[in-house]
Amino acid sequence: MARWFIRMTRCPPHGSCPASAAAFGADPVTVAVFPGSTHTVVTDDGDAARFCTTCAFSSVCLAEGLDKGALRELHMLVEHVGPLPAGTHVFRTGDRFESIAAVRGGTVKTCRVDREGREQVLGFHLPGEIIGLSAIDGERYPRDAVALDTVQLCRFSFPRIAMLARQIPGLQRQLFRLMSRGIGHAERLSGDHSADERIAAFLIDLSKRLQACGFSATRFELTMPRTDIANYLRLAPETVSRVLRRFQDDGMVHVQRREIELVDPARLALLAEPMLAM
Amino acid sequence: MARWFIRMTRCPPHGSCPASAAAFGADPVTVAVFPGSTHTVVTDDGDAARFCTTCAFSSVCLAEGLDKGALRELHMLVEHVGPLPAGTHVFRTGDRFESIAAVRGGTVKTCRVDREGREQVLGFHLPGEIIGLSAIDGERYPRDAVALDTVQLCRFSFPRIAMLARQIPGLQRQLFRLMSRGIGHAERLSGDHSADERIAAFLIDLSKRLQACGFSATRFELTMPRTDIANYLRLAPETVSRVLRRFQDDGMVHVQRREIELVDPARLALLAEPMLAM
DNA sequence: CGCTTCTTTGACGAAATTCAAAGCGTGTGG
DNA sequence: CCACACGCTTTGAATTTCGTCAAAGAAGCG
Repeated sequence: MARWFIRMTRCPPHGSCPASAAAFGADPVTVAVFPGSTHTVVTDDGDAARFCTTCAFSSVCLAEGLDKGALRELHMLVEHVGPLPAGTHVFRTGDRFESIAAVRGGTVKTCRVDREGREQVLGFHLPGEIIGLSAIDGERYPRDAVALDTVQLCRFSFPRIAMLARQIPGLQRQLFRLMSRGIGHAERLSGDHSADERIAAFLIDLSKRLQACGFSATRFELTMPRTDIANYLRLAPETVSRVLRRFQDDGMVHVQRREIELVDPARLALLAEPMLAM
Repeated sequence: MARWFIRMTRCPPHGSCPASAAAFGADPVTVAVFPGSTHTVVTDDGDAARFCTTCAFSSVCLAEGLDKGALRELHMLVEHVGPLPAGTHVFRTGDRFESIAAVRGGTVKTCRVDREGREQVLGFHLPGEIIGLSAIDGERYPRDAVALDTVQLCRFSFPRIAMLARQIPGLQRQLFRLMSRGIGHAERLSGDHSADERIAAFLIDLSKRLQACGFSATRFELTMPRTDIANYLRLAPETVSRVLRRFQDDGMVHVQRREIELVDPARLALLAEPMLAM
């Protein structure tokens, strides 16, 4: 079969990312990126316009007719971070909170680990989405953020963007909106729904978000392992496998390892409806 | 037995609340309070100082040394609403979003109803806590807010408080914090935890929050029916009954209908730990 | 090519839901 | 003041869904 699946990152596989090897030493998995001084800040931005139109801050960053000085300040604020290879920690639970970031490319997983070592996946963040908002209440990040594949970020100092938000009403509104949205998203997951509903909702939600940042809505690659999907949906990995299998037998999807095609998105959406409508 | 249980509201039972009967006509359950013109604004505030010290905005409202003009404006912004009798809708899903509010007295339940009519309880809000934050993203409230007992509110126009937040950095920070906290709270509920853990966590959390607003941490009255507790925790009402029964047999709590005493809070907290620690 | 990691599949078991019904309190009306 | 009805809560028994355990299969990587 030809490789017609579209990767969820615009960056080539991380082996070929020039900065990764140099920046993250022998054990890239353990390198913290945000607060430390070891991160890579890339000033060159070959695809800024195209990325920025899909970013959560696009309405602000690209706004015309606003106070030019403030707008320039916002652009000065952005630090381009990455590419970060898969497995890199963007930040860790307990790290001092300083910045939020927009995902520019790749997928970031946020999760918590309790003291018994059990991991709890809280979200997957695609290009254009913001990470770090839940850290604002408290001095430190309340969870881990890990790159699932090769990731690029736009980092914003939070104190500085908050100060700027006092000058740019649109920016303040956007920050409020993003956080408000975060509450809604977390609540959705907390509903009591069947495994079928959860998995259908996961696929439909992913599909919509991928479409929103310019990828195919029906054919994509899952950048996360089954264990992470299962953990995020509060199911066993085996259950995810079995349900996907059944969805395929019923002609709704076509799955092969991490490559997935939504064959009958309408029927999937119908299944997902009780979860997504809420 | 003497009535040693402390009610969760400072307001007398709603039959004796002077404004309720007049303001909410024959069927108080269906009266929307927020956007309409039928609400009761009480200018008299016999216990302002005592309430305000426990409110989520206390650090802002009571702040000294801030810009006096802005502070006065914030106080001008507050509208006292209520008392609202049990069952009153504070706002409804789809109502135009205009205001957030701090609960002054009583308990407010927030919930959603899907198109099949199934209700999903999303939270219980005690005195000092803020409702309406999840409505900021979108023009309309995404859910219902219902008074569980006699409720009094401090209402703030959101556009105006957001504007004020641009002048009072502490207010903006507080708003950011509250919303950030909301994300964390919703995520806690989404973890996969046993019925025992959920119920223990619910009791401990309630106990802490009641203590935070000046009530007893070990003896209180549940202002919501079992069905609401169960729904909130994503359990069947029967499961809640059974687990509470078992907790009582194990000597951790003493339950009688809606009156509850935490006999062994330490052991309860231990049970709740996996849920609350995250 | 052989290792590791991830995924899939089957059999079994446990936790919680569902269904059914009885108990308890409160408020209403006689 | 008592009887009754309604809603909420509790209890028991059967059922179901999903998780756990065990092991085999597939893909990627050195």
